[in-house]
Amino acid sequence: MEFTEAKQKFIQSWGALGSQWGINKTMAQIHAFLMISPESVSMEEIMDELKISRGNASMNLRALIDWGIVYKDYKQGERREFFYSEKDLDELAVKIAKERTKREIKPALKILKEVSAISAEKTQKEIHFKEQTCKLYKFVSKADNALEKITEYNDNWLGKLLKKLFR
Amino acid sequence: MEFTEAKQKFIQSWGALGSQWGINKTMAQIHAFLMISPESVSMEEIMDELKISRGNASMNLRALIDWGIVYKDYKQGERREFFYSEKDLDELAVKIAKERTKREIKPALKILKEVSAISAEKTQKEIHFKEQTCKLYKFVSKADNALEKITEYNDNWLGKLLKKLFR
DNA sequence: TTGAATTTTCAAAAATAATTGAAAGTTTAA
DNA sequence: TTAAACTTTCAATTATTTTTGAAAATTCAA
Repeated sequence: MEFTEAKQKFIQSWGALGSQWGINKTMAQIHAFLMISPESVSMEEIMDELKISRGNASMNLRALIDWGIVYKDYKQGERREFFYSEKDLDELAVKIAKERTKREIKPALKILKEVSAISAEKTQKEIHFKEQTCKLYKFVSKADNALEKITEYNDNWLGKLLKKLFR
Repeated sequence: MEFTEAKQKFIQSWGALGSQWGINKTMAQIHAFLMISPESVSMEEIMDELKISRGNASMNLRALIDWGIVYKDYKQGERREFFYSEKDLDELAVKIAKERTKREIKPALKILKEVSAISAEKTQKEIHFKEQTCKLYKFVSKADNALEKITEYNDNWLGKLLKKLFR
């Protein structure tokens, strides 16, 4: 395979993968493009490369910045903004994990805490509901703790995790 | 909060959560409903509870069965099929992890292996592309291994993981 | 200040995904 | 067999999400 083809394939596949993960395709593609760009790139260049509109580029770049995985770069004597991505994969994964925790796990815990608090006196259905939601609450809390602990390692967390797992 | 309200809230929230995860809302809601049902339930009952069509119920139940987290139950003297969910959370998480690995991580690894194999001789761009995709390949492989190791524990993997993390 | 360069916003359009419902298919009791 | 009970399929519809593009906003050099 030759460079241009490989680049296309990488960007397209990353976009498709993103969709499966509930991340919009363009956002994932922009991220993929920035990941393989050695220099920071202008919005214009992103629009050209991915054949997307200015509005689309602007909105998805902002989303990536909100996630904390893309940064703005101001170049000497250039009015335009340039963008570059977090390239350290440990750091990238930690940021994504933290953001997803904030957006998904914490709200889920809140709901589970609320609904599992009902007083289940009467029916089998009520008792089972309380049981299951309590279990879920405990399970998700544990998972949340585990994630927090892992991302605390910060430097080379995946390597450290593997070591722990294999001994 | 009272039972019916809590039940609604749980099912609705689980559905919304599912959407964020690239899982269709109805599929997540059916799963939520089955999780809190002490007995296996008929398609009819699911349609009633969630106010969805027969086709929708049928298709999403099949998807849940394909994921290996919902089972069919054949009751003595009943022609209809009944459904129940995997209620053991360790088991549930392992099945989801394995399925997502198969559907997402493995294909990603395949792509990364392919595109990182280009011979990057000339430009800075090519060299950086190869570097980044190789790093990604290694990283995702490691993560895949870690997941596999963890899910191998099978019984109480989350508890075991936490112990390892905290010592 | 002004105005050209650049980015952001957002209503409308386009694309994608989910849902319905009725017809076709399957199963089983009689 | 038959036919009633039940499930699946899928084309058409509906809902949701994404994308566009032009107007509004912002920034900054002159």
